[in-house]
Amino acid sequence: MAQTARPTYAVIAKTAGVSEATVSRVLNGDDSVHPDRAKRVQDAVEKLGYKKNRVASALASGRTGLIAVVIDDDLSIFQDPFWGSVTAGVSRVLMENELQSLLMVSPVDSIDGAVAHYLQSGEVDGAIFFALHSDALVKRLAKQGLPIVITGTPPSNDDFIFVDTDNFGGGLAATKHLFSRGCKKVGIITGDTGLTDAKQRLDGYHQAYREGGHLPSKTLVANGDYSFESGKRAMRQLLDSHPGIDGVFASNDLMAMGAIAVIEELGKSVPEHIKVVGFDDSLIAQTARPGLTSVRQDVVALGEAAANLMIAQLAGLEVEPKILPTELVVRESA
Amino acid sequence: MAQTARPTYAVIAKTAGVSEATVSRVLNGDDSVHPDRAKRVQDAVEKLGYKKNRVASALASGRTGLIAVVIDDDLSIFQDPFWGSVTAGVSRVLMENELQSLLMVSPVDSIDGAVAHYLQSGEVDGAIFFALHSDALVKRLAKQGLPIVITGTPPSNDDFIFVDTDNFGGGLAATKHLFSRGCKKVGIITGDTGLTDAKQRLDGYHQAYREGGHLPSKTLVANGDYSFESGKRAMRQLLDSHPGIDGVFASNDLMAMGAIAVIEELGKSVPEHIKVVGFDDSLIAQTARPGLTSVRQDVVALGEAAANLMIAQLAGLEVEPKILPTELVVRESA
DNA sequence: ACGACGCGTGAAACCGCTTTCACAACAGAT
DNA sequence: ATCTGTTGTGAAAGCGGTTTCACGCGTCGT
Repeated sequence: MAQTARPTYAVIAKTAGVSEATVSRVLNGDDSVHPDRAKRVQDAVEKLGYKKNRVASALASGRTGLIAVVIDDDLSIFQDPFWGSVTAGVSRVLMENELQSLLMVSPVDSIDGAVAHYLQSGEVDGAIFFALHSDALVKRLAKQGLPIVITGTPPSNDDFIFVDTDNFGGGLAATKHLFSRGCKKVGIITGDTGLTDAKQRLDGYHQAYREGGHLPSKTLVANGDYSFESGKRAMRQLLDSHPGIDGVFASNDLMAMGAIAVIEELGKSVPEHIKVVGFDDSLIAQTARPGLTSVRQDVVALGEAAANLMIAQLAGLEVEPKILPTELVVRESA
Repeated sequence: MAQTARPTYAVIAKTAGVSEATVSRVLNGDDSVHPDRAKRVQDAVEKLGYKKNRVASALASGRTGLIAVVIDDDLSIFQDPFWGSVTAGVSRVLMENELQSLLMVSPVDSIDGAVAHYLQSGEVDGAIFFALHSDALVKRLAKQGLPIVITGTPPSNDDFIFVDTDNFGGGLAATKHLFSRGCKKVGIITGDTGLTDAKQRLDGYHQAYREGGHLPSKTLVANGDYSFESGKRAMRQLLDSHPGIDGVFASNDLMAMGAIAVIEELGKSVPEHIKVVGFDDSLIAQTARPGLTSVRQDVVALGEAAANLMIAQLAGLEVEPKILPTELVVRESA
């Protein structure tokens, strides 16, 4: 879009009476330029309202200032406010560091699909992945030298850089809390177990049982997929096999709400007959009645951490995976 | 990131035995190339695993393939799943058209802030704005020739291209529904009236009263800011001035939930004593108990429409603002 | 048979910035 | 006075595509 021809280095250089090389130095913070001439350049820039053409800059330097934020799923995932918050966290930190976020919401299944193609077209300086189902592509990109950060624990155990919530600890705390409230028979509604976080929450649940000295019946584990409907289905299933169930840990708030809906439909009440704990401490948990006891994860912080790891990598620093703590927020439901 | 040196036109041209100009033609779908030579180029591209360098391409052609998606607010806005959905809709349509979305979540207050600076750096082919509070910057960008789409009705009445939900119609339908359910004294909890959508919903509410032949008392209008807490505050205020209030239209679901919480805290019940209607038909409305009657707006469609308007503009087509219909989803709360 | 025309093609300029390299100017060491 | 070292600076060569322009050649009209 060639609006009113914007000034280029040539013009700045001429007005300031220096060479283009010097202009470049000044604009990139090279301090080897004499203060006086630097000042002249600054003035010219000011006067002409110059704005650097980032595209040209990117071509010449090889740095685009763009970080891809890839959500490995389809649109529906965005119904869950979770992703909005993470993305917002990422975006803020990146902006503060003069980087921009390129948002891509698309299954990255194919190692040769649109996303793959794009990430290899040299347009981004790095990529942050969310909700990763398979890491074949990521592995390849990493091999090609593209800085990568994964949010959530990566499926395969390669040494990727990642940030994650302490899902295991959260699951453990939630389940123990139910026990401490006097529950004897605690079930779990898992998330999509193709995702590591769901598996880890389940592990935490098992651990709580182990610490109590016994093991849960297999039928106390019902699989969901993080959706409201799946929470309902799973709860019905649990009630079928265990009419006497008195506690449920749902792997996210949405499913917890589904569970509560089913429980109340059947004339039982929460928390009197069955106590319920969710995960995420989302708006839904906060606004529900009875208030939903939930494992809080700081979602924005998760995004921010991911962005910071990316920045550190770009700066050439050694970085390590990071696990963020969770905190149980107790409300009425358990 | 200079990974394994990727092939350039020079290499393709040599392998195919043609000039770089021809390579460019083939790769950009110029059909004036003889099929045989085109084939040779295709083969070379295939064989060498060539991927066009988008940055170089952008510099030469002036088209970056990037559209800025600007949300004029801070992070907190992303707590509301609304934005995630819109963004996802935008992203999908853009991707289908070989465009990428550059996400910027930041107040655009200053006409010379970071966002402003960025949008003028030539890195984007267009910009889509959300939750716009002031359109000074937008006006300037438009003048500079940058294609713009605004989601929501723009604050000032310049002739911007925009998409919006029929907020007026939604507010009207919600309020009329409350009357038809037998409510006599219907209050409204508005959103941030600095935003046009909030104002329009209020206008719809007024219109419903007018059609009923009377006018609402001013004290039946309580201002909120779209947050849960503000919904609570506004509801308390309404109950204070009108203990006999029997219907409330909240300008979004979150505030409706806040209102319901207050109503029940005071020992009254929904919908028996007071009926409540929300707006958005978000997950919250769907999962709440009692289910929240709400004005549904197709949020993903809103994003998609915005993206489509952008694409049309880029194609040089004449485009017109677009208003999307709403639909009242009746559940238990009213 | 001759000029006008159209088509396919390559050479080369260009997009606007970054970076290497060489060199002038000056300071300090001998 | 000569040599070595800094410092600051500009010329120019890229970065990897796109696009203009001119030219060769076969076709058509008269």
